[in-house]
Amino acid sequence: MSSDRPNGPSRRSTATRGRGAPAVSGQADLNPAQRAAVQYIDGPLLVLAGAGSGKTRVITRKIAYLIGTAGIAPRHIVAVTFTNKAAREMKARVAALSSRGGTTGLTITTFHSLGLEILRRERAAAGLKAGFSLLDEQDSDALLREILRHGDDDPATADARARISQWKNDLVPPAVALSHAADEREARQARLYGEYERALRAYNAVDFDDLILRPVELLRDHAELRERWQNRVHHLLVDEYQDTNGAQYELVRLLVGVRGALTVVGDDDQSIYAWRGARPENLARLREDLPRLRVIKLEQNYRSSTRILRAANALIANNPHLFEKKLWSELGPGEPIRVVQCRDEEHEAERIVAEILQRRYGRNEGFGDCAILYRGNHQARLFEKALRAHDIPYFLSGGQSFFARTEVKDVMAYLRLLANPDDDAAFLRLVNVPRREIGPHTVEKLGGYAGSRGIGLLAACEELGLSSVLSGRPLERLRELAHWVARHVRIADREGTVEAVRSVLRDVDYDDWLREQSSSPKTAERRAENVAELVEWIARLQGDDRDASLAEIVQRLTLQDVLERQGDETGGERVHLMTLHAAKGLEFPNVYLAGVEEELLPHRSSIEADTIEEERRLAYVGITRAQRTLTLTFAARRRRFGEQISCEPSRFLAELPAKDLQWEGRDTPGDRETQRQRGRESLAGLRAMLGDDG
DNA sequence: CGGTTTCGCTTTTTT
DNA sequence: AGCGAAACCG
Repeated sequence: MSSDRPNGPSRRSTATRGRGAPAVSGQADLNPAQRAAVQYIDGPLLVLAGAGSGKTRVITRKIAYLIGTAGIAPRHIVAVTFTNKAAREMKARVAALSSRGGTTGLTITTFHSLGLEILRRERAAAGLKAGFSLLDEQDSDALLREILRHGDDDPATADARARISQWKNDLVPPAVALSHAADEREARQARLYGEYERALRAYNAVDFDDLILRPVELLRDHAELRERWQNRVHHLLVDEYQDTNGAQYELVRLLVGVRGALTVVGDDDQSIYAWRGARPENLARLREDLPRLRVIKLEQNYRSSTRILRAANALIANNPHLFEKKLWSELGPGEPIRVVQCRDEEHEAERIVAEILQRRYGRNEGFGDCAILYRGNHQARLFEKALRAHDIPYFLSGGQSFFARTEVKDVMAYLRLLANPDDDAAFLRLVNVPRREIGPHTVEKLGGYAGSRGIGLLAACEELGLSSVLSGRPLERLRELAHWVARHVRIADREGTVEAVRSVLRDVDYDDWLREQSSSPKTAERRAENVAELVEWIARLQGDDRDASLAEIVQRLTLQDVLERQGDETGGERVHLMTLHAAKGLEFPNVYLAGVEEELLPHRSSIEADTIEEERRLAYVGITRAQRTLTLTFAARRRRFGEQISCEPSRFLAELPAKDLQWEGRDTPGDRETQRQRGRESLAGLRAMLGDDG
């Protein structure tokens, strides 16, 4: 997403983006295509927006136009993005464009948050009880493993979750999946799918995919409900439309209805999520489903120099296209694109980092103007190490999410169980965390009893009949646990979520458990910090919305509605480290694209699966992030799974225009020494500057 | 039942 | 190499 500035070259780094231009009443600062896209509100519109062509700008300006000029009430406008970050950014930019208070009621959210909102409001129709749990991917994984343990034992179901997710994204229910199964393996997966769905319902829980799937079912099957929502949405705007999957397409269609007031913005060349169900052909499908569809192309790029753009165009020309478009720019040729061969992955990291130092102290550019992009998260390690060695501040995005951490999951499980007594998945997680002397045997018995009575595990703990299968100490322990949970539910009701969490943590002495579990005091401390951070977030959420129930808070946390790491505001003067996927929508003056090798980019698995085109788009996304300089690096050898392998430069390098490339570093020792020397000098400079003598 | 060891899998990407 | 889960031992 480029900033909302008048069209033209930008010297500003991403760190200072978002300040935005002052509100403009006319549309004089838009180019003709952009203006047309903003002002066309008479029917469905598809905006094909090339990289850096100002697509977010068009959406935000259009929202302002819909409110200000077309006179549509903000509460009838819904804008949908894929990431919370994009939604946040869009909100901020719309707010900057509109007069104060003029956007009250406006909805700008993600697909998943919108789905959750619908589910919450239509809970009864969806057959969900209050406080229903939202399972993240790990939770559903654990649930599947649990089902497998009890049912048939088949390790062939390893990728069952992915398959189930696919089915859900395609709106295929278990029965249909089973009847269409191609082979026994798939049939097994389909049966597992059925059991999984039954478990979810029994647990009063939904997973991420359900946040789209279930609203679609609701809107499809209940006319009254559908009308109500269609009446609410007078104009729907969808960003990154090429990333929608089958279910999301259907959700959009159902919300828009016959009115057809829809603006979608997308770029088939930036479709990089096919692996998780995205259907770029949804762009083309719109034309069939909405005959009145108008198509507007945004082809002027305001981001990159022409060399960079030429390389991007040349690369992507090797892909088939749904829509033809050619990006152009007026920014001048700029510097050549450099291709740097490195000895190995360490050398690659060193060279890039040395160069960043050179930029910072040789040319006085900011660290924040530099980004290192790569295919897989594991590649970040080396760069982190090199950056740390030189005391360069960096910002790492992606990697293990905050909510994937054990300690955070533990606390979340407690909260889920408090909100939803049927959440057996949560119960199983915390039943012995910390140790309560309730072992697998006891849990097994409890599960059997609960199953036979058709109730949840927690409820079973309190039933008198349980004494028929359990007795003595184990029974005692289960009863204690149930009473303890009930007490905390009361605390949550009376004193709020935050107090309940604090009480839970105090009661179980969670810090002590962490100390006991962690290998070193240091990691224990880190984990305790994470827990503290979570509590802070909960406190903040409750502060924002006094009425928010425990369940709502937990749901929002699971959606990562908040948090999302230190985020943009920490940006500052830091080198940005991220995957190509995470880089989509961002821009940086200087981009280093690392590991441009066969088996890495394109990735090995994509070569095997013959999905090179998506890899090419990924490379395209990487290249088009660059504003002024672009450096592609690859290593001659690299360590994979511990063993050394030799690497070949990526085929994509051969697809770039040779005249725009400048090859470097057929590694001579002198070169290497020079780089090191430069690095040392720059490091000395940095230290002097900071007055740091450590 | 709880702690330790060993094994095996990972590294594609994530709302 | 590094991490989590099963397997094994006390």
